[in-house]
Amino acid sequence: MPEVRLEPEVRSAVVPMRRALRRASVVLRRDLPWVGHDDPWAIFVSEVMLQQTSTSRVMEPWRRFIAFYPTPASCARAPLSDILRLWQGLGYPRRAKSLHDAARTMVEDFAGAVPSAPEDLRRLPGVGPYTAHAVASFAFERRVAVVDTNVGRVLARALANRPLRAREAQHLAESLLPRSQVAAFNQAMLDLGAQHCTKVPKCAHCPVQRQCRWRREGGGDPAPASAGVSRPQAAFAGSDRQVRGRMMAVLGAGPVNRRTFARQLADVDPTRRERLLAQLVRDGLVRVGDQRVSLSGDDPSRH
DNA sequence: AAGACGGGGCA
DNA sequence: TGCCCAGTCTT
Repeated sequence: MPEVRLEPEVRSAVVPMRRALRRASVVLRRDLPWVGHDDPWAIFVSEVMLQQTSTSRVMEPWRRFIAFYPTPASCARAPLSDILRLWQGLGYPRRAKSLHDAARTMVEDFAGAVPSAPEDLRRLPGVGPYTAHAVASFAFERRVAVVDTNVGRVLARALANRPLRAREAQHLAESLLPRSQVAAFNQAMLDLGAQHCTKVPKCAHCPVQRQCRWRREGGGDPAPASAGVSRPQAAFAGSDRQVRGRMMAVLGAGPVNRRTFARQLADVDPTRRERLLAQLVRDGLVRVGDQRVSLSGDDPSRH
């Protein structure tokens, strides 16, 4: 681990913020169904669903998913098409395939259990630095810091009052961790970012505003340029992403003839249609036969 | 480092 | 309309 040097002003902000956050963790706590859940698989599923998808949108699909697939093994033996149908409405269906593949790895390499070591988690498909630490912390009480866009804003504003580089953000988050009850602490950081230290900050009722350097010292918002903070996305209307989404919705109804498929997307330029369909095939989400188009795992001859 | 990748909700 | 959201992977 390369050495990270943070200026004294940042280091001296750490202890007061840790104390304030621990004090505020109860009032910050949101009533989310996966918080405090004791099943690592349920936590794992929630963290994958929460990648780029807001908590309110994840709630129902998550309940449904863990009811249908309460274990990695039950998920692993289901056809991908069934997983994709449960995924409808969440977006980014490649995550569903990653989850399915991760479940199979758990069955084959981890005796059907979610691994607890961050390094093992990190090797699973669809698991990056955020998810590896989130699962290790929330499901296994590992002492690792969770850094997402919420935490990224808190670190940049309240602790550093300047944009942070990725290694600085991670290091700072680690140095902030208490000795015990790490999961609750990480959760408090997320809750703070989601409810007060939002993109457009809502400082009025923030429980740690007296410990916030940006609030005290002023200046421009350091969050947008800081590591870990989400970057703006390209427009969705008219995008390839939108057409892909439509294609997945069409196939969610079941396998169709290529002609029927084309007719349902008649407003899309044929060249573009073929390109995007080929991409879905390359992603392993869709199968194209001589006559039929279907979700991976569907029986193409079925209606 | 920059792009690609869903889609619902809300100003 | 424009912008956001508990990120990850590819180029």
